[in-house]
Amino acid sequence: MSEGGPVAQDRLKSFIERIERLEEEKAALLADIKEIYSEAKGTGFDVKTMRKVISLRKMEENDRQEAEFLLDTYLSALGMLERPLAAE
Amino acid sequence: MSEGGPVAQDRLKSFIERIERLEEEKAALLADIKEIYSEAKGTGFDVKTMRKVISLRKMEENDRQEAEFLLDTYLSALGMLERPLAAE
Amino acid sequence: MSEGGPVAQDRLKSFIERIERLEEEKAALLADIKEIYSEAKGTGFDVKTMRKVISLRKMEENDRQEAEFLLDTYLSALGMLERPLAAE
Amino acid sequence: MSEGGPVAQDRLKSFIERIERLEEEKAALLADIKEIYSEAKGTGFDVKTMRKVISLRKMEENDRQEAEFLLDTYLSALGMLERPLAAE
DNA sequence: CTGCCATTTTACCGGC
DNA sequence: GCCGGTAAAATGGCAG
Repeated sequence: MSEGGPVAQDRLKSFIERIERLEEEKAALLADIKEIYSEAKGTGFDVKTMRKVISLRKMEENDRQEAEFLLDTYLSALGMLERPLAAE
Repeated sequence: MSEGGPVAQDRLKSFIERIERLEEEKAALLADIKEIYSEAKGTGFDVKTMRKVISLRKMEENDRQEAEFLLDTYLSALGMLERPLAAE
Repeated sequence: MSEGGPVAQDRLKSFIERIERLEEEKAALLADIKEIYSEAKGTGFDVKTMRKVISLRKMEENDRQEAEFLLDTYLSALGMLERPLAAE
Repeated sequence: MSEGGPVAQDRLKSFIERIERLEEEKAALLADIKEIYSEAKGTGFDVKTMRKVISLRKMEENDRQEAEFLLDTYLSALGMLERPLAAE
């Protein structure tokens, strides 16, 4: 440990500030999203249902990716199963 | 508030103990599950893949229930949409 | 009620897509933040402590904004603010 | 390697189903616990505080068990325990 | 011991 | 204004 003081402090400060900057952007996005829901509601749409729809679409997307990943997993697992299961 | 002391204390104690009892049962179940994974592993199965499979089956089950629920939601929403959207 | 179907559907779709676009950006930000924490960790900082620091700074920021708002409220009440707060 | 397919598949299926059965029981317990918290809340107790209490009691329980174990360890080392601890 | 994953806790948001 | 439910964050545990 050639140095444990000011330099580390500066790095920490840098990390913190970078994160806080991104958190601000995130907060702005959340505000934007909220505004759109509000706008949609004003047009007569049901917010709860919209959230449900978006949630479902997201899940379907996840499932699709999951399926792809699973294929790899199975292929890999099959390779791994040939030997150990032979023990029986 | 006719009484704010011993009686409330007893009720709280009762709630806490009921919860702790259930938590114990939960811990026992977790131990059982862990044991099965361990047993499966000893037989040559890959635990990570097994978890993946179970997770996927659970998601599919969730999706199925979700789909049913969504049908209701949509039917309901359609009933709700007739009027408000007419505003346009 | 000139039309209660396709148009509403299009507007709904538009809302949904706008939200999903923002959600994607949000997810990207979350990933970025996660990466910074990871980087900081690799440099030897304790992530949990960093989160606490950021949380504290955020609370202080909120307090600061509340204090400013309160000040403005008082100044406004005294007619000492150039640009008055929005009428209640 | 008399057989590397169907048998393994059956065993896997058996493991999976046993785990899923236990997971269901676990889910039921979680629901029960949730219900008790809800009931307690309806009686005027603060759920968050209750969770803290339970958490603390659990930690104390762990400490107590550790202390007991340590005591047994010492007693065992001194040959003062009827039923010795399992050999290392 | 490190990283990943599950669980748990916290905060938010719409509804009543 | 509170409540319930839902999504995010954080913590803890577990396998590798």
